Amino acid sequence: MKLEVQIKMNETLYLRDPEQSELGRNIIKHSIQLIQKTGFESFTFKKLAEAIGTTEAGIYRYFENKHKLLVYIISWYWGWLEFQIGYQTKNVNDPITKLQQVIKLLATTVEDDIMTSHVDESLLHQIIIAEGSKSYLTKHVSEDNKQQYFKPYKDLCKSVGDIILECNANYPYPHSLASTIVEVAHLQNFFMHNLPALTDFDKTKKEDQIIDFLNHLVFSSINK
Amino acid sequence: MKLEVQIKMNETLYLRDPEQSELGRNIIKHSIQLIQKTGFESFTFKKLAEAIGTTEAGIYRYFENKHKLLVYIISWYWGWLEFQIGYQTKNVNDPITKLQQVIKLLATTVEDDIMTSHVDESLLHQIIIAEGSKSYLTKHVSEDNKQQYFKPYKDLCKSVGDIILECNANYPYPHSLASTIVEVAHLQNFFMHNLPALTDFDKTKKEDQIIDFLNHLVFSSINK
DNA sequence: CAAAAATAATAGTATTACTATCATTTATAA
DNA sequence: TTATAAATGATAGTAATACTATTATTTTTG
Repeated sequence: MKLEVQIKMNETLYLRDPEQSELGRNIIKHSIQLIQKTGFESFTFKKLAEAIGTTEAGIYRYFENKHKLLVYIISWYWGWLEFQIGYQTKNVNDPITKLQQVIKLLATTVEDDIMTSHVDESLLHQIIIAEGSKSYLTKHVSEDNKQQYFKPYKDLCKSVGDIILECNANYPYPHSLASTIVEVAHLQNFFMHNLPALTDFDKTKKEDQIIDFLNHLVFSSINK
Repeated sequence: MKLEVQIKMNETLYLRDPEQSELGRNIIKHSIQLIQKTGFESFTFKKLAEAIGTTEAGIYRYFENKHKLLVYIISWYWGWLEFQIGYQTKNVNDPITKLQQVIKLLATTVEDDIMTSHVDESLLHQIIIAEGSKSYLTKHVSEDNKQQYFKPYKDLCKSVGDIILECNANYPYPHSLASTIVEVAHLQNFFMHNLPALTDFDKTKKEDQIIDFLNHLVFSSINK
């Protein structure tokens, strides 16, 4: 028997559930490939339809527009990552070790998870780095937020914030520090590869340096 | 006599220098208003032309496309901010006080600077918060970087990094901490106003809390 | 097997992101 | 002061994007 992990998604993000059909799963699979390859700005439903071998109208039956599709795959990632964090730290009792694990998971290049056959998490991780903030940097962020589009992201930050409080119940900025860790992990990765003057890292040594930086930042701050 | 501050801009960003004509200055002025009001995605040269009372083709004589115009006004802001920082900290010798001043300038709502009559810095500050990262989160970031489009931003981060090293010459991540301060100042501002679950701040108390958070983060890290 | 649901094929529209042309106004230099 | 160049305005046009609508065909399911 083949196990498949299913991430429960917000139903207002789609018109028809893409997990429930071959075409739907193809939309997810190929949109991840296309967005990663060409960037979100030049990604269109027409190109996606061509890549799948269907028509533009076919895509529109699943997603209202490309922004909702982006929010969908990004939310999916946050849901998956929270599951990963829970799974990989389930026997860790020491909150400091747990927080270090979380930082490592956030900052490390993800490997494709075989439990999710139509999603390539390593491509998705690159989308998070380069396009993640575009999901909320819009004029309609408040309406999107009311529709709970960012719940998986907020839940993840909440979990990280809770671990921070386990480390030091008196730390005054657990939510801000949590969102800072998540964002900075990806931002420094982007800078390291594309605008290296903005980091102290050498891309040949990969993500270890980002992890060291984040650990230094977080733990000096928590243990002050 | 009326003094005007001029920010020297990268000449490859424009086709015709917008500082040198009434129409050019109008393009800058109204694009700042329009982008702030409607967001970068729905901003078009047609709408801009209508706002100014000129034609689309008129705008295209100054800027190749809307992305270069965005990069232009954002670079302008970083250049202006670096000037502000230099000016406001010129007699401050203590690097710790200097760094606190810089954090305050980064995190505080900017007031319109009367030295620059066609630019409203307070609107521009809001554009930096909501659209700033879109200037580099593109597939052509490396070519843009080669053209020096991000020099003002990198220069600013370099200045901040230098002050960090003045505080502690042995701090191992001056560049990363500098870019983190700049980005987090704006990100936490955006979250505070739009996704408050991601912060510990209350928007009625305004930016003071962001300043406190950043000071706590930065100085515990530097003085570890 | 019939009805319903999903998909494919095709067409069409408004808007966006440009480029091109030519007439008119404005600045500048001889 | 005039000629001449430069900048602007007015208009038109194109390819691509972001959709919506219609109808035919295939697939699912009760």
